[in-house]
Amino acid sequence: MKYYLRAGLVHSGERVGSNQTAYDDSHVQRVRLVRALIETGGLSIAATKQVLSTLDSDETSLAHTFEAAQHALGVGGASSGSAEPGALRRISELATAHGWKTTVENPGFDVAARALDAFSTIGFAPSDEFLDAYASAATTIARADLRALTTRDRPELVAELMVVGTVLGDALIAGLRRLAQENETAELFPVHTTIHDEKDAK
Amino acid sequence: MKYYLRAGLVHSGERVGSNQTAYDDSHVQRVRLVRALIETGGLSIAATKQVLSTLDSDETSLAHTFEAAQHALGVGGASSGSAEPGALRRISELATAHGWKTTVENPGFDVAARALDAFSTIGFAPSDEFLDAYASAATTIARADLRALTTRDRPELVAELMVVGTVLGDALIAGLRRLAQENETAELFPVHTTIHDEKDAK
DNA sequence: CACTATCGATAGTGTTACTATCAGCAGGTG
DNA sequence: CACCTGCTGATAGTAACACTATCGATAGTG
Repeated sequence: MKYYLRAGLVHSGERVGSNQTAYDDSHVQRVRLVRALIETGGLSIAATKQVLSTLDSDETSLAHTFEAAQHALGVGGASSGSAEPGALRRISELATAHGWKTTVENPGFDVAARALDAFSTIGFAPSDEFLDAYASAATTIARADLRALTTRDRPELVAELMVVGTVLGDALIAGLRRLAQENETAELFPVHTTIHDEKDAK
Repeated sequence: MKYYLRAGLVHSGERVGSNQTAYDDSHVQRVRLVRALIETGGLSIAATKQVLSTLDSDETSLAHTFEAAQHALGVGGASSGSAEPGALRRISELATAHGWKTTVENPGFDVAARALDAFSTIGFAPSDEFLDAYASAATTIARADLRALTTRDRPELVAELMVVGTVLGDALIAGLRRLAQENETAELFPVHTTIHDEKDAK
């Protein structure tokens, strides 16, 4: 907690005397936000600081906050360098095919292209149908994200939800994908290890 | 490289003399796989080792490999402990509503429930529509995943693709989601910061 | 006027992912 | 056949990250 204060993730409270500092609800809320980003979103302290700085800025335009938040998040996960041009182009074409209006600075390009690169290096070339399905899913999710944002009850917290939603939504879809995968697997390959109790205990 | 050997991520090559070791294509492939998991997937060494051990096991059933891979991956991102029972129940209901046949051991439950928890702690209660959209998207993705798996040209590499696909697919959907978000934002809030060049340089 | 409690600041700790260094030895070179 | 190169496995060291513990100063409490 004092660590977060020091790191600049939480604004310092109001001094009450030279050794007392007052904290209010905004501090509690902020710490919760920080912990959500770090623990569930898996962000580093540095990335969290970046993200929060956009929240704290007076620029409240939705588009601008989105852009800043994505930049702060984008580079976080991967290492250094950029994705291959070929992969980037393929993602670009995919975006165009889905009618997405995007800017080249969007770190999503790099994140997606890196993933594509990684698929290639291990010898799997994703088909167009595969990528299309992913892109359709992304559209569905993004629409839900924006709907959640615009129907927010407390307008002053929209920026906060946007930032957190970007991070936590990744975790949410990852979890749900795991569940859906299990279901699809079960549907394609009806259980054949159910009756035999090969492993009785572990 | 020697580090990965030491860590047990790569099988040691055939000794040729007491100071020479021969490596072949399988080693190259393995290293590529390891780097894809670590760099793009963001896995830790320990998690990667877990994942690879399932690949190396002789159990080749699709369902079993999926389960093992998901377990190895599931706990990786988040910290310790479990999600709140309420959030877990909500995810459970969501899965039921979407007709998913799943097992409670699926770490996806915990991952999704944690994300839900995090949304709650920052004061945002996801609506049913929001979760439904995410679940639908998850279904779309999972179907594409399984299709890619079953139409694989080299059957002996299905397990590998499954494991890597679980990890890299997360990154792919995260990137595409960012792109789709930007597009949705642009559609909802047509540009109004284009003409004014408020910030000429930085 | 001792005691306690909190403050900001600094130093230390444990983990993770590498990187550098080291001795040992087979094979080629002069 | 001494010598050097280059590779081996093994160990020690490093750098970043996220905390955690401790410290002296100080201010309110009994």
